[in-house]
Amino acid sequence: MKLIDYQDPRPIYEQIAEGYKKMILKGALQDGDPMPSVRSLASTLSTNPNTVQKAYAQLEREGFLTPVKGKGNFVHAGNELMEARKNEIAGRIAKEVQEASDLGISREELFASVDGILKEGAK
Amino acid sequence: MKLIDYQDPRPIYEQIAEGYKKMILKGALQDGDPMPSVRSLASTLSTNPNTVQKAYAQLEREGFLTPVKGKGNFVHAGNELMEARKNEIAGRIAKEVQEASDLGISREELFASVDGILKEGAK
Amino acid sequence: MKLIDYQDPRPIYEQIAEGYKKMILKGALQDGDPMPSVRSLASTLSTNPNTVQKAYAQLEREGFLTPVKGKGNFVHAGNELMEARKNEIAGRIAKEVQEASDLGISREELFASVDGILKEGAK
Amino acid sequence: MKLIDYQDPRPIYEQIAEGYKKMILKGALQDGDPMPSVRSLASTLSTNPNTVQKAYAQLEREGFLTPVKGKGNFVHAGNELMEARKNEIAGRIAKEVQEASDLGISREELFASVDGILKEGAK
DNA sequence: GTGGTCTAGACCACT
DNA sequence: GTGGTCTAGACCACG
Repeated sequence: MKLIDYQDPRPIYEQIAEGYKKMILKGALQDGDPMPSVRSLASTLSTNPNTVQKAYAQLEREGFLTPVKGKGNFVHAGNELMEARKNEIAGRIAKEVQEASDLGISREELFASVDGILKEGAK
Repeated sequence: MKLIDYQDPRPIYEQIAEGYKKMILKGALQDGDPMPSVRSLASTLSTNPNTVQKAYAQLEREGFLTPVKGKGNFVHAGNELMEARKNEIAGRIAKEVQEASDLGISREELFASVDGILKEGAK
Repeated sequence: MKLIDYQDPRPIYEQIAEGYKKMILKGALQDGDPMPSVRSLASTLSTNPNTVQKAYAQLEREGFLTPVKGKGNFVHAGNELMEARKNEIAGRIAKEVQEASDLGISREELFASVDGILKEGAK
Repeated sequence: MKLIDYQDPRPIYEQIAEGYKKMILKGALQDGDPMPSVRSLASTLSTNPNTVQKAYAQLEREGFLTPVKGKGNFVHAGNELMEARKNEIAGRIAKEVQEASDLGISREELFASVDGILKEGAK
């Protein structure tokens, strides 16, 4: 999995955090699994340890990992996190639907377009 | 209508552009209507003329207004724009649905959450 | 007000954040007041801009200030914050009381000691 | 009793020391009782012997145990220790009360919140 | 001018 | 070895 895309306007640390969030939510990383050390991941991604640190700090704040002093960072997976993620995404979609509705586009019309796009992508 | 929200992480010029886009698409501004002059709008919003300039440039790029030398900027409204907007929104939703699906959240489960949020907001 | 104490084991950025939190909660800083710029505060405290940045980032996450791009950071004061703070402190005390109670020290005995210490400090 | 909590931000050696302090003060360990050897405890907790060593050193410094050369470490329990502990806790609470008072939260209001939290925890 | 991100390199406490 | 903090100095977008 590509973690960093320099074309992406988002800051690097956020891309790293996002990437790991997805891995954890998908189950690719399990509860208790050790994260790569800050320094080693930095070297792997050829980025700065501070940048990785910032990503890990964010993941910690959001409850995806817990640092153990002198030992490393460990994954914390839990169903609350998945639930929170679902609501996050649903919230973003709700905002879009709301906007479309303000413009006079009906829910049905919009979802039809969405399905069209998804089918096209599946080709 | 509030055009600028400083809590919003997006740059000011983008918020202004977005605001006018919506007004045009909703029909609040009609084809041919004159836009406020850069300076007057800047003063109304108590923001920097450079910022308004940037917003107008973006609107022009997207076809929402046409500048007339020595006279000012004028609204350009057309059905293509509405269609483009619908596809834009649908595209963003499709991306969200895709992400959710990657996480193992079904289309139905997700839309149920969305409807729940929308109903709550309608209280 | 002294913001930084190098004897304090807590990181500098946390001391800065704590200091401002107190100023805001005490009402010394009002809603909408501008914070000193990252660079200027760094220079005043003879510390590094990055350190101040980290403090401001934490204050932002906790809702005490909102950054405005190109303009600076501004104080956000609200009653929810005071309420949250009260509960935070009460929670810490509750934990101490619980611990004391586990050791067989009664609530009354403990609070008597507390009052004794407070009176002594008031001399 | 769980001695180590990796979520706890305090260093492991301090958590171990704290844990034993409580056991001694509660009377679970009596004066003269032998402490587990550094190596055996390290293995039980699957931690580093250096860490246990550091915990024992701290306990010795605070008078909770006395090392006997060639024999091991032995518990030292005494009423002075309990008294010291009470004052330690009372001191921490006094500091919290002081902070709250600086923020304009009255002693009564604060203790009401504390009692509320304690009652809730007792459910 | 502002905030925000990133790099390079150092230091510390903990295990 | 680990994570965490700090400094110095650079770059960018925004207003």
